[in-house]
Amino acid sequence: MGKAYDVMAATCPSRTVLHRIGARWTVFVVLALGDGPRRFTQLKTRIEGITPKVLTETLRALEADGLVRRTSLPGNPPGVEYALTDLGRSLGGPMRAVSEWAESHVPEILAARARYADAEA
Amino acid sequence: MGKAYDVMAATCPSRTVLHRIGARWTVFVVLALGDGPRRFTQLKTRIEGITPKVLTETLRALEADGLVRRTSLPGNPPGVEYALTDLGRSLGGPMRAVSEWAESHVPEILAARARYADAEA
DNA sequence: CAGAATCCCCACGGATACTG
DNA sequence: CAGTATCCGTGGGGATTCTG
Repeated sequence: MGKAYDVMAATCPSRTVLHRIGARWTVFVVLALGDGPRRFTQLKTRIEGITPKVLTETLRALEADGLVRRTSLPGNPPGVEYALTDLGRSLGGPMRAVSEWAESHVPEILAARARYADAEA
Repeated sequence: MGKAYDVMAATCPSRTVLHRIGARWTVFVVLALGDGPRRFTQLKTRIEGITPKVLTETLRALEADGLVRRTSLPGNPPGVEYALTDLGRSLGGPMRAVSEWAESHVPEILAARARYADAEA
């Protein structure tokens, strides 16, 4: 028996999942929450370059998909805490693998790009 | 000593690498080439829903980054073969992990989306 | 602190048709 | 077979400002 879902199939729902995972900032948020719950501002500080709007949107999307849980902390000033759900935590492995691959192959890729640019110049 | 590259840093080159990896069709091409060299049309057939233009662009980008090697096969009709380089092959693991995660968590995510849609309706 | 509200834009990708 | 050539839209993402 074949697997239930196949990303190669045009209409497979797994494609919508892949699309969410592939969204520009998803990987950063999942990684940043990997060490435990974080507040909005902590995330914003940790993930350099992200704007509040985009961070909010990414968080909402991950919450909708059941990867992140949002908790309002009572008190003043108001606090909100974001944490990975079990499902979200299970994505941590693959996400770390991808980001570590990116970090550890920068030189080769920059070199390849330079070579390619030269070759067509 | 810290690591040389850090995706959390705004200007780190690893971000451009991550960006390329995250491009919509990269994962499909890398996976489709995982079992060995393939021709253009084979890829187009395997990856359902991809258009020739987008496939070409994706292939070119991966070639520029040194992940894919393009070989013209002499003869008529003309043939072209695409294959992963060693670098590209090393990305296969992470890519497979991500796609398998997507395929194996479809039900949970669809359920979460339904719950979320309900909750705000 | 944790966003909401606006405005904006272009590059990513899609559809279709054509060709060496 | 393996692409080009056009045209086009759209929504993801950015900058900025404001607020409970």
